[in-house]
Order: sequence, then C-alpha cells, then structure tokens
Amino acid sequence: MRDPDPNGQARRHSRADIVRAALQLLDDEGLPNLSMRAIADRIGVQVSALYWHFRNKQTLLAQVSERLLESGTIDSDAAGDIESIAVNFHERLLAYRDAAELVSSSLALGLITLPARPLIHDAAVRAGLEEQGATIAADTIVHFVIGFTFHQQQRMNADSAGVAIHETATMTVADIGSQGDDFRAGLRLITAGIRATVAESRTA
Amino acid sequence: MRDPDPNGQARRHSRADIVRAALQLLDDEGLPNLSMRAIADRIGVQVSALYWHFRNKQTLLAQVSERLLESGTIDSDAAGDIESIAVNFHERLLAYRDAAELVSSSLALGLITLPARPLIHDAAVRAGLEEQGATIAADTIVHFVIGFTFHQQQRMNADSAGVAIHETATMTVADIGSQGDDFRAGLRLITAGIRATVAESRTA
DNA sequence: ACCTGAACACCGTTCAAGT
DNA sequence: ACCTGAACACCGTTCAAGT
Repeated sequence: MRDPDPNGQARRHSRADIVRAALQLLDDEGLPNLSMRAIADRIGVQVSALYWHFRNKQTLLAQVSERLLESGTIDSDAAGDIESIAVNFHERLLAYRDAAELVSSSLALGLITLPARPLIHDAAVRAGLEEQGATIAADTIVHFVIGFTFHQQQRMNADSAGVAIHETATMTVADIGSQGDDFRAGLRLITAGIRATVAESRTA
Repeated sequence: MRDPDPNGQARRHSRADIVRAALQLLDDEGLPNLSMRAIADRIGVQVSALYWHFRNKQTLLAQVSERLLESGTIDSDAAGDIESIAVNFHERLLAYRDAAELVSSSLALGLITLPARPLIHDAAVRAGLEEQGATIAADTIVHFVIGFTFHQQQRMNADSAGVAIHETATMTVADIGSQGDDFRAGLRLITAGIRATVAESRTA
C-alpha cells in the first residue's frame, strides 16, 4: 500500500508530504480555512498526528511559506536588477491564494527569511548604495511588495466571493489590468529614490 | 445606576461605549486576545448582546480601527509635507498595541478608509506630481508605513513576551533606537523618488 | 517512530425568549 | 430597544494509549 523505507518501517507521512498538502489546501480554500483539522483530513490522519511532526501550527505554516517562496527562485535573479527581483517575488506571492498574508505573518514572527531580501540588498549595492542604505532599501521594497500583494489578494477574494456590491462592482477590465501597472509604478518610485540617493552621494 | 436617556429608557450601552472598551482591551491584551467574549466581559454583558449593536466582529473591529486613526489627526497635516504626514500616521499606529495589523485587515476588507491617504495624495500634488502619480505615491507610502509598523509591533510583542532567545537578544539599545531612524530613512527613499520623478517630468 | 481517541479550553454566530 | 441563555459548529493543543 505504501513504500516501506530502507529499514522496513511503515513511515506513513513525511514533513514534506504534510507541507505539500497544506499548500494545496491553502490554494484551494484560502488561509481562513487552513485549519489543522482540515490539513489532517486532507492526508487522512487525526489532527493530533500533526503535532508529532510540527511543534505547533505557526511552524507548520512557516514551512508552507518557505516552500511557496523557494520553489521558483530564478538563477538570473542573483545578478538581476532590483525591479526584476521584486517582480519575480511579487509573481511568486501571486501564485498561491492568500500567500502574502501567510508570508507576512510568518515573517513577522521571525520564523522565515525571504530569499528576495539579500538579492535586493546586493542589487542595491551594485546600484551604488552603501551597506546601510542597501539594507533600508531592501526592507522598504519588501514592505511594499508584501503590503501591495496582501491588499491585492484580499480584493481578489472579495471579488470571487461576490461580496463587492459597492465600488468594486464598477471596476472595469482596464482597472483590473492596471493593478500590475500600479505595482510597477510604485516600485519605480522607490527605485527612482535609490538612483537619486546614489547620485546625491556622488556630488557630495 | 445609569443615566436614562431623554425618553426614560434604560439605554445600557452605546456603540461608542463598546468600541471604546474594545480599544482599551486591544491595548491591554493584544489583537489575538481581542475576542467577542472578552469584549463582552469587559462591559459586563453577554456575547450575543454585541450582535445587536454590530453585524459581526469585523465591522466592530473596523470601528475600532477608525477610532484609533481619527483621534489625533492634526490640523497642520492638511497642509504639511509628505514626510510629516507619514510620521504622524506612524505615531498614531504606534499608540496602540497591534494597531497596524488591525488597521491592515480592516483596510484589506474595504471596511475603512485612511485619513492619511488623501492628505498624502494632496501633498504629493503640491510637490508637483500629477493625479495618477500622486495616487500611486500615496498607496506606496501607505503600504510602507503599515508594513513597517506591523513588523515593528510584532517584534515588540515578541520582545515583551521574552520569546526572543535568538538574535533579538543581541539587540543593543542603539539598535532599538535606530528603528525610528530606519522608518524615516525608508520614507526618505520614497520621497526622494517622488522628487526625482517630478524633476524628470519637468525636463521632458 | 508514528498515529489514534478523547478531552480541554476556547472561538464566532444565531436565535428564541425575556424586559 | 436592548439583552439573556443556550445552542451550533467550529478552533489549537495536549496526552495517554496503541502499534
């Protein structure tokens, strides 16, 4: 029924199995429905079984966050410019329902680190910023990307639930399409600030 | 025992009373402990009584968000520059425990508007940005302020809980003091971007 | 090593019924 | 108009016990 492992034991579920199932469930049902019981149901196990694999719900969710972030870190990012790294980060968050909120809380609890952060930092250094300035730039961009995507995904949920009787109802196709443009425009505002800061430090 | 209202009825609790109690409770116990039962307990009433005053928990929390934001909108903000408006907004969020997270979720659900947003928008127009650019600038700054403060308050919670055995333990007094500086530095990066964008549009 | 079953102390929300 | 009491369908977490 199930592959035995080398020593012939049963080995019913690995940590990775559970994280994968939880990620699936997140995308299908959204963060509010991602309960320990729902995850346990998904893999056909009792809730309490999850507590053999994970200390608590937050650490399980942190590993889900990590998995959803790591999956597609593109090689070229390591040498890319700030804007493309941020766009890539944004796209990865958009790939799963409620990902921004999930990542935001794991991050706030200090349970994960963002692969994009050092990439942006280094790109900022390459752009001419010093250590300290690059750290602030990376944090600013990370806050922007997560905040923007959080808001964006919440609107997506509201729209798909049809709860939007008010202004959202008047949103045209052009408005929806402009969200991606707004993201890039916000990003460019920050990168323009970085370039201006670099230029200023050179004339000083 | 209790002031009767003009028509001699009992009038036990107004909406404003409940919101005030909830705001108190938020500051004392934090957002995770701000349950409907805890709020009801605080004012000496059954949980179900709250549902006569509010449709559900989210709308109650939205009114708490509004109250915590409105209380100190300074007159000079209306004509101030972007940085001082943002600093004022930041300070108001810092005035109550977990305020950034609370406001973030009320905002995402579309249940509140931020007083700071039109102020920043208008200040951006005054700085030379056009309508569309000013909207994007306001959103970018709002995302930054909320994201930064959310993260900051979560760290404050972790610290006060003494959960921080890892790096936070090595945080010096200078590090703590530098958080305010980091906020201003991030803000200045964005305002530098605004100035650069304005300057660029004038040479074009 | 990995999981079951049952329990504990909670949640948000609804609704008939009281005054 | 404003609130009680009780119930419903959930939560996260713990723990003895099984295999």
